[in-house]
Amino acid sequence: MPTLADVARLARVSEITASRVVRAQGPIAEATRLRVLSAIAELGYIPNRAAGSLASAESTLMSVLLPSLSNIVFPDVLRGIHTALTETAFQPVIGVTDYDPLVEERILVSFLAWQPAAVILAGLHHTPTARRHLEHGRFRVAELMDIDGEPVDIAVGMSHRQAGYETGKHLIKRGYRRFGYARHNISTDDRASARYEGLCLALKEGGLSLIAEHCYPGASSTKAGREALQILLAATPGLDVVVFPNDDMAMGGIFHCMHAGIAVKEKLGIFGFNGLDIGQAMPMPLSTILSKRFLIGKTAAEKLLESRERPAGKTIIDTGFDIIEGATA
Amino acid sequence: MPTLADVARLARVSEITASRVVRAQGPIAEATRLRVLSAIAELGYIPNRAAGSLASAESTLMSVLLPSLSNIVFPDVLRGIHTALTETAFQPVIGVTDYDPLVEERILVSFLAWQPAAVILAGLHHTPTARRHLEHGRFRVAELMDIDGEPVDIAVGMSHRQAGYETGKHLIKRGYRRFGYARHNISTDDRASARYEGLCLALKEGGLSLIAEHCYPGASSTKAGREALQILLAATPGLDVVVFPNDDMAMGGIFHCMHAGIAVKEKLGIFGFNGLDIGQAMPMPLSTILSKRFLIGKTAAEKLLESRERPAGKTIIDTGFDIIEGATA
DNA sequence: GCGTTTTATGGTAGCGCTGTCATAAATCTT
DNA sequence: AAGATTTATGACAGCGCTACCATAAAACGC
Repeated sequence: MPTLADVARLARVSEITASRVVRAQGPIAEATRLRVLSAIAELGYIPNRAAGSLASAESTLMSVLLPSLSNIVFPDVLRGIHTALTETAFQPVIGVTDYDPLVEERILVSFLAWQPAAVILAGLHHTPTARRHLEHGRFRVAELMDIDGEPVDIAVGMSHRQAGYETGKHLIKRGYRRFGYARHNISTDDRASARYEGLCLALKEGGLSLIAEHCYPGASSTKAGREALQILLAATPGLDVVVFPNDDMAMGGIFHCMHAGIAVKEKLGIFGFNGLDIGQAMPMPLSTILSKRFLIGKTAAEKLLESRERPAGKTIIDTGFDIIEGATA
Repeated sequence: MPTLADVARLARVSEITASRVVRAQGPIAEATRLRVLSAIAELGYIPNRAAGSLASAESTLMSVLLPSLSNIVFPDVLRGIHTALTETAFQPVIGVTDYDPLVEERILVSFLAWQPAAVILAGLHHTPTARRHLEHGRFRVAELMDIDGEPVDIAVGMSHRQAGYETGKHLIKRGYRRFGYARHNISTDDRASARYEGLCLALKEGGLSLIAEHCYPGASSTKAGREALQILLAATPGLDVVVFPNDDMAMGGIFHCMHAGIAVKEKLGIFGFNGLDIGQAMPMPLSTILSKRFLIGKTAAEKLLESRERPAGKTIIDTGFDIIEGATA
């Protein structure tokens, strides 16, 4: 493998000059630049980033820790991040935490070994050790999805509590009174919990409360939603609306209604969260809340690139959410 | 930041001994090991992987180049890869090529700067430059999804040509005769093209051919499928089955039928590809082919970890596919 | 009990690059 | 035209770790 020294020799310049050409840094005479560039091309030189990172004590890697890849939500965020990083020198290294803060901590530490330029993670809740690393590290930090709390550096997302609250207000305004809720078993999905709390608060303010709940004993999925709704309705007849923690489960709910001949919206309202494309492409578009996942990822990565140094103050960016009225509630 | 030298000093051993403890490599007396470990804990030492990679000329990074993150297919593959890498020291660095071989080449080169232990990419078709890098590099290479061709090192996937062929045979056996096909505009989706060819071959062998095609002028999506089917049926009445390049579009097709009051299966068969969960959770499960995306990712990563050195022979692993009869064709 | 193997540890050099400081050449002031 | 500034380049050290080789101590064989 050719090294920078080989390039420098061929171009008849010093290593450091060749290095400057590679990094497009510092003043370089155009003729010299061209000579170095042609030497690079001739040798097929590829810079060694490990050496570069070691020498400069900083890398072009950006650590991305996501809770899951099982539904499209986090890939959407990742897509946003990747979009912002295209055309920059930064590269995302990804880890999946399975919604487990201890796994998050373990992966974070292993990522720090690369001296990343920035760390992106989901949520504001981390282990004390992880939080300590994040606070004391010489890198930027973005905490995504959630803004209900105090970030280490930057938070980009929306208030899930408020989304839950608005959901409740919206459904009450639409005339629904007998609320059910179908959850899944990921108790560490803080954001789903925050939406749940917001929903309960809105109901309480309206003199109502959830009259039925069912927790599906497994991860979130369309099938989970379908089965959960079936059980919920069997146990508590007379519900007029069921709120789901996300669109996947809500679509399962709709599928159950289609199967069981229940008139969605008239007889039973169905409300989700996320605003996935597929729910909106249905003949009866899902009533839900649009979370701006791509935007969250993109905005976060862009913000992180603005400055290498962590500024004094913390930044909170609210990407907001939209209620999609849809046709199911 | 504490370095290995600090750890060594505190544990009263040489740097190299401390290094061996960190890497769990070579014979170390238990007492020494414990002393080093406690020094590491006390100092909060985090190894510097850039230095390690530079010294050993190999990294724990695995480059993963995916065509897209826009539907769940590649995240599923990534999830499989990640699952195989959990509990190992390897970390995936990801890049998205947008189905563009030139973008793939550019990202590949930037990834090679990290001296990755392995490179994972999709498909067997790359630019000549990319192919040269892959062939001459000192790393393992896995080419995923497709096995209709000659891999550089390992290929893991299925024969898309055969999947298309089986689709045709299956639908002919079911009595369908008047075939339509709805495509999307990503002409570089080699695998969709291979399935298309296989389908045409099966039709030809049955004395049939596609009597209608429509290309949606945009990327694949549920909405694309819905609109494509509408146009297809308007232009060519009398179709009795429409094959879609994937489940997302096929579900759009079903949604169009629901909306237009067309009896799916009896009046019009709908066939997809991928076997996504959501299609199977519908009241009328989608007839499709199950591609084993998670398995492909997991198998590939596991195979790559078996040996650092590229073996003499090439490995092709056929993960196969299942026809899901479903209720829509 | 003396050579032989195994186990445990260390010294040294160097991986390929970039930061720092120095210097030379070109350009600008007045 | 002499000094001040800007532009362009280089020498050198060292980032933190591991490969390589050497060595010492313990265990083994007959």
